[in-house]
Amino acid sequence: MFRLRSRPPRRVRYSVGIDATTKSPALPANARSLGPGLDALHRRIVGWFEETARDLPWREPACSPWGVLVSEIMLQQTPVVRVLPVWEEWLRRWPNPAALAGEPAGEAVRCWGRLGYPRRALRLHAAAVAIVDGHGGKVPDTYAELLTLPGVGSYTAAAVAAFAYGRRETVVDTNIRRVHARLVSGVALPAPSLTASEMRLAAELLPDDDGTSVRWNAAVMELGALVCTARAPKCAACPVREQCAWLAAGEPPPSYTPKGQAWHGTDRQVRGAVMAVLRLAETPVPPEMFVQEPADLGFEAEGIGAPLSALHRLNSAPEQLERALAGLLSDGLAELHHGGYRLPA
DNA sequence: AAAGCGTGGAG
DNA sequence: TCTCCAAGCTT
Repeated sequence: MFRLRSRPPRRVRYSVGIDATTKSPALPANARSLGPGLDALHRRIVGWFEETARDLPWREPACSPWGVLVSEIMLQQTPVVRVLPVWEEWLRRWPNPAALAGEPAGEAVRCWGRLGYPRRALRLHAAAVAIVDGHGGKVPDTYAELLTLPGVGSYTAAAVAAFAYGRRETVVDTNIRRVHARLVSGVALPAPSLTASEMRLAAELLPDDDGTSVRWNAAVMELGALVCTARAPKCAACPVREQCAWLAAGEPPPSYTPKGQAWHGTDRQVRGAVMAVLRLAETPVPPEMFVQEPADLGFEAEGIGAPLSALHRLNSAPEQLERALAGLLSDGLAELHHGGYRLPA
């Protein structure tokens, strides 16, 4: 019977509001049934990764910590294929934190394009400023320091410390949570939000060796992204299907149905449409232009006709447009200049 | 601590 | 067409 080998007590850092002093109880019973053992599990998944891993520019050894940080922020809730071209453009234009910090935040937002969640661009700019002001222009190399940066939470801090600096960190993202849920816990999906129990499990599964731990983190993430996917997992291609508790249990369905985010008719949709206009606008946009306009919009609409029409097509209530604009102002994604809206200068 | 925050591809 | 969901963070 497989057992986790005992190791000297190690300070385990649990991210997000989890008491780091909590003593570590035994693993769930099914964590002990990983067949050939934890080392073998590490070898299988890391081996699979080294054969199968995608060539991603932020995984190149030559990629700077700044490149890794930018990639991690861009990848929050955003698929790799959409990030790739924007990341390339960002790194060409801003090869280090100081380069970005030297430009207006609005440029970061504009260059963010249609990646979504544009507050991330704002925060990345603020992070660059903080790195220049507080860290001599060098991306910090510890979890604790990274965590203080705007837009950097527990996942991103651990990921940058691990992938940019080779540190042994408990990296837990949505892919890793799902792999652990199936492989070890035997359930179709992880809990709706990250639990202390998941962090404990991830910490227990992490290889002792620094180098192996980094590859393990990347490998489990990749396995979740390519094979152990949320819908229609490709179990036939899984290097650890023989050890999978969920498969062994007969693929029980999820115990809950995640509720999707509303989109049509929401403030978010209006904000998105307004931002699309502002990204293309070269001069401040008067508020009247955001309102449905039957006749011609005049020469001022030059270049922003398409996103403006898209906004008008939403036909949103005036108070909803008001809310969206006010929200963008308070978030710092837009500012008022001579009575018109523009990206922050 | 639950809710808000974009976008587009896949099934 | 419509729903789901993708390397989360912040308040």
